[in-house]
Amino acid sequence: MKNTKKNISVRRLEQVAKILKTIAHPVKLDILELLGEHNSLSVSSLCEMVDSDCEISMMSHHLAKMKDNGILVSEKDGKQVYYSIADRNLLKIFNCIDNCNFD
Amino acid sequence: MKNTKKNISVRRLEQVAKILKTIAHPVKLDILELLGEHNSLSVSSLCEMVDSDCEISMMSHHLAKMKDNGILVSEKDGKQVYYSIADRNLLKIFNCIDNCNFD
DNA sequence: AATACACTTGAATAATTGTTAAAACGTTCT
DNA sequence: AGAACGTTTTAACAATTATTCAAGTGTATT
Repeated sequence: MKNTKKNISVRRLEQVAKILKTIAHPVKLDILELLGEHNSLSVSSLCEMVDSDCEISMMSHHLAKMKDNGILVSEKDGKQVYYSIADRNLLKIFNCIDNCNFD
Repeated sequence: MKNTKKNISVRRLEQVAKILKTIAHPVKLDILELLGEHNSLSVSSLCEMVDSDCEISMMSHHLAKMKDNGILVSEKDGKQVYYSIADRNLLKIFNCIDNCNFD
């Protein structure tokens, strides 16, 4: 019956949705790709490297949201804050989507 | 230089973001999982099978959006409309996320 | 042709996200 | 202590997305 697994399943779907929602933004995806290549980057480096204009405040917002949702971790070193990917398995999502042919 | 690959890259990031945005919703993910198991389902069957209350109009909106974005295809058979997944490689996204450990 | 059924559409509203700019915070350097 | 730098936070506003409900379409049944 539906009721038995309802709560577990709905919760999982909500968690997956939350993760996808968090990264479903061009700049956030760009950040993930850059961190995929460079392991750990400061806020201002990311700002320079990202493929679109992004003010430092906006970058900080993006990073904070991804950190809040467990996708990134950060470490402070002097004046800079370095961000990196919490679980690099997430990067497979790019292959996964690149393998799909839509319209 | 940034400028050379800017347009290609930004476009790709936007496409990926669009796909993720389209499916980043618990009911839409549920629909995808059900269509992963059953290949093709009518709107009202999906409504009954989905793990949360979803009126038929809402279901139709969900399906239309996913179809508009190339994620689903549909086929009419008499009074019913059957939906299925355009490219089942997309289903790998579930494994991809299940393999990640976020707090 | 009238009814019922399966689904879609549209419009109105609620809810969530994205963006911007200014102020605040903590660290280093002088 | 004061200035400069890198980052975060806040609050206000714009933009997008989700939800609901009523009306509309097309197909079958009588």
